[in-house]
Amino acid sequence: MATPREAFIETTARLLELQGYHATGLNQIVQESGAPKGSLYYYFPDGKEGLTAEVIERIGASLAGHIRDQLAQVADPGQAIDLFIQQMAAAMTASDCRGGGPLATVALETSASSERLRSACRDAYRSWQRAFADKLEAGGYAPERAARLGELIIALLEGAIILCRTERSSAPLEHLAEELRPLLRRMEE
Amino acid sequence: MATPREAFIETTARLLELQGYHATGLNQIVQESGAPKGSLYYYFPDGKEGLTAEVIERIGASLAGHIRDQLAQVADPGQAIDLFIQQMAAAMTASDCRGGGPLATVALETSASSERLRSACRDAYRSWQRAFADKLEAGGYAPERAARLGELIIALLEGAIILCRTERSSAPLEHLAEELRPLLRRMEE
DNA sequence: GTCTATATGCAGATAGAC
DNA sequence: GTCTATCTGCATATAGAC
Repeated sequence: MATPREAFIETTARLLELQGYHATGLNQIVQESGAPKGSLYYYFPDGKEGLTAEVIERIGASLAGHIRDQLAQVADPGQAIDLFIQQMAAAMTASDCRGGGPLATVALETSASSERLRSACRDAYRSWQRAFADKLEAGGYAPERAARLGELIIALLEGAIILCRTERSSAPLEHLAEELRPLLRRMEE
Repeated sequence: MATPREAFIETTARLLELQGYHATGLNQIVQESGAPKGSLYYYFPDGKEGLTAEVIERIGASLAGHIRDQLAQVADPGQAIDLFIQQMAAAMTASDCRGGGPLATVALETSASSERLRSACRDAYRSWQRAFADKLEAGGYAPERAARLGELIIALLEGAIILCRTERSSAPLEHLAEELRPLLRRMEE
């Protein structure tokens, strides 16, 4: 964390994933980032909303890249997606079922109250959906089918994350991987 | 809304769905409920958390009953679930994509910070999952398959709701209904 | 049962010195 | 760029009269 600006962004990203938007205060962000308190409004003149908007964009781009990297490691789309979900389940366990889905809480909290944050979340979700869809297309799926399945996969992942957090168990994600496995095989035919 | 107690519960249920937990203040609840301000802590000595816990239980039981009622109107489980999701999509449109998923936001906001609210949400989700699973079992699915598919359906619905709210469109729910249709047919065989 | 008044704390945001 | 001090407002919760 070189500059205070980066420190704010990285700390905010972590806190938003764990606590959501309204439960995360600027005081906590300043404190945990270790950045100078007086510089927050210098780097983010729009305050909390502006800072959050940039964090959402970062998370969106970062995770989209991560998805593409992971999916590129296995040729078959079905197997690649299967493996990706298994890794998400492992990460869920590692975070004691408190992390995962870095935007889900913020998206639900702000979609009705801030147009700026809603559209930022929307763009992030679209980029993740496209990452999956591109992999499926490269594996031979028709573009329209690939886009549909990409949307379905994002919905499944986000929903499974809600269940994992409320159950405090990674089982829903693991079940999801199992259920999707034969499904993506069958659709290849 | 006869008693102040009921007024608090119903108003809180509505606000939690639209705004989530941390964005909903007791002052707003009192004001919009029309109930006497001085009686909130009389009926809910545990304050906001106690009130919210009871609201979650109510929403859980109420929606579980609604799911069972709706699914009972069509004999075939696949068709019944298909119709149910289409009605959810219609309700999503009617609420201008601000409603639907009455617990999703609260579940994510509180699962890491309140054991009481987390377990209340968990029980609600389980009851909904069971409502779908029972319908599938009655339609001939093996109990283990029915339970798995029930979990899958809940995850899909909750995830689709997140996408609908961020996209401000009911399309994700409508797509979900279309994609699930052939899937539940195929699984019957 | 319901009231008003208030305690206490923290939220986001700003002003002006340095 | 960063500081301290502070403004304004609302949050949950409580006390004590009626």
